[in-house]
Amino acid sequence: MSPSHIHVPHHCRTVTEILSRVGDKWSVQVVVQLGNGPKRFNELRRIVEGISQRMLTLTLRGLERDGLVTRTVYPTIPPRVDYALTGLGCSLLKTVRELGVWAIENRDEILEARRRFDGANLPEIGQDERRSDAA
Amino acid sequence: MSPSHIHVPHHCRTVTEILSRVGDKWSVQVVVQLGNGPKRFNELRRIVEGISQRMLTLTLRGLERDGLVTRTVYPTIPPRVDYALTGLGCSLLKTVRELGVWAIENRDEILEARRRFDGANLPEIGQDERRSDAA
DNA sequence: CGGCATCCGACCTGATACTG
DNA sequence: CAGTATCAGGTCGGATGCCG
Repeated sequence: MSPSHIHVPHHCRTVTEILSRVGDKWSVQVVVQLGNGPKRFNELRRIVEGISQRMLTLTLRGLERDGLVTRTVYPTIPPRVDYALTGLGCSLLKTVRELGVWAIENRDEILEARRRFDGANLPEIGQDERRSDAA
Repeated sequence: MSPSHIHVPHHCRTVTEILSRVGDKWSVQVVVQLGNGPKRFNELRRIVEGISQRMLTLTLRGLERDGLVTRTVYPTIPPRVDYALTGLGCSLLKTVRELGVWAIENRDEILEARRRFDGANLPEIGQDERRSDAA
């Protein structure tokens, strides 16, 4: 097996593709929640809260498509649909958590770097150009 | 440090924010390339190739802002600017590589899941509204 | 309750042209 | 070489309304 430090263009696309899913605004949050056990649609909607019905649907579809999540329909009335992580989803969750730990551990350093950068580069611009800052 | 399996809303935002950067189409690729050593602007442009000049600029700015990359200007003629990973950038690279490994290892499973899903859900598209929508 | 379709605005991106 | 400014197009995401 090839070591991870050599650059393989073929793999590059694969990785980028997966990273897109991970970087997706909601996918990871949903996966994390499902890590605590299966959830129903509106249950997820409440927990993630901030996600719209549309986005939750699309996100779940995407995750299901990639084999990360299973969708179980109970043809009752009212209908009930459970979503749960697959083995693949679980393994992704584990890996992503590493990244989460990294993020939390380095949060302060990043925030400080940001403050420093903003202060040094745009000290006299009244307009706010921040894109990724949470309000 | 709190275990990663308890959900802390505060951390949630932090993680999401970082994940956005990681999921960013170019950030990771640039970081990976810089992992092989400092690079000049157009050097990066050539290696990543596919990235536009604008996006490379924006990506590098973002990475610099987050303290992941350093930018060194040599006031020569013609100008020369080197970009390099910081310690923070290196540690991120290490963590992201884990994800890369995961992606490569599970690529086949994901692709197959996708094929299965697509085959099961959209077996007969294409004959819908063939009204030559060449707007 | 769970889900899809539509509309529509905000944002992201790439191409182009210009500067130091 | 490195970078900024501008503009047009595409995508993303939310709000709304309807269906099973």
